[in-house]
Amino acid sequence: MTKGLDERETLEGAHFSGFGHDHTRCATSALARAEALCQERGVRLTEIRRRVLEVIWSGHRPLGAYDILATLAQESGGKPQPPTVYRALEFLQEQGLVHRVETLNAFVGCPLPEEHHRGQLLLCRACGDAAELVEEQGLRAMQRAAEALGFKVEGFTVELSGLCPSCRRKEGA
Amino acid sequence: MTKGLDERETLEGAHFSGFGHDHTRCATSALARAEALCQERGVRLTEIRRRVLEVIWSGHRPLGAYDILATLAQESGGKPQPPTVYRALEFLQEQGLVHRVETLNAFVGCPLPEEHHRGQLLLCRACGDAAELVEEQGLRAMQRAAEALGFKVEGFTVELSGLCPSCRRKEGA
DNA sequence: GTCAAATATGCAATAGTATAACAGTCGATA
DNA sequence: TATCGACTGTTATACTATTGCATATTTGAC
Repeated sequence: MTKGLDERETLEGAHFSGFGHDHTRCATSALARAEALCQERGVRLTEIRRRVLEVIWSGHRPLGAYDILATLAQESGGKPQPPTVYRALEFLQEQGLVHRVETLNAFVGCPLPEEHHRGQLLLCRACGDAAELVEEQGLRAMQRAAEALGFKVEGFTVELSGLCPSCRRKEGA
Repeated sequence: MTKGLDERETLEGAHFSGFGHDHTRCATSALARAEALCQERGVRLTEIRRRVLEVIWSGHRPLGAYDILATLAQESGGKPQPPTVYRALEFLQEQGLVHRVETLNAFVGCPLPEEHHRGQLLLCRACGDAAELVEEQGLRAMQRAAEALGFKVEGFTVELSGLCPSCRRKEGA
């Protein structure tokens, strides 16, 4: 539970890879937590799934399936085909370990896989990095409005594009 | 201005094509308003752009670019190629006459092109119909939360999936 | 341990979505 | 009517994702 809180701080604060961000530590932590989570749930984080997740966590920038494929092809070990990567991504999404970014046809690691959440993605148009926001009030307001029209809400996709803190500084915006 | 209000009612009430919905009238109105709007703005709603918009307004279900293409190919008149359709869609989006549905790779008519708005799409997973919701409070809440992290919000993509009123009834949900 | 069932991966082909590049045409305006 | 800019046609290709089937690996029951 304290872990959840720690992660939430990461999520809200240092998540855009900026000055204070030790990404090696960040990625290592994400991988370790994925291992633990899969263990806990009795699902298998196989070699290929782990490799895909590692590539995704090489940064905070959403990667396309074929970017991932290309990276894996350079590594030693098998050179997987598209279906293999898509199947791995499907598994990782089911486990909440990665999110699909609809506006980019790309995939990004989820920093908070331990908790089910309905997150919003913040996408920097300058550097391409993504961060995740959890803001329930706004979602609830929209859900209420939709239900008031008789629509039963089952899932949310919320993506905000703009400028991350460091790119904002660079652009003087 | 009264027109804006009328449309807002359409938007919020009868927009999912249900019992009380006269779609012929709905589509005709959308086309007429598109004509007027383009006239007003001094941009050209050319033949092909109008045909694409007509196809889109044949219903409230988002259509893929290639669905549109196939429909146009059956009509008399030229049989356009993909770039032609995509260019028409680009124009229609710029004018706010259609929205792209990111989660479906598809396009749907905007019922309220006269006003700039940051809308949310409601997508029925059963019948495929889409409706539009304008709920500013929730958006503002999310924007505030994002800006509090130093992120400058420039654009929103919000899509809610679920069941429209009539499909909800059918499923007993 | 061994076998059957379930799960996961490899592989080839193909479907679906979108854009680049360049040529030609049309329309408004001087 | 000459010209410039906007629009469309056409070909080719890039990018994204899935289907179907064969093979391999793991799991659990016996």
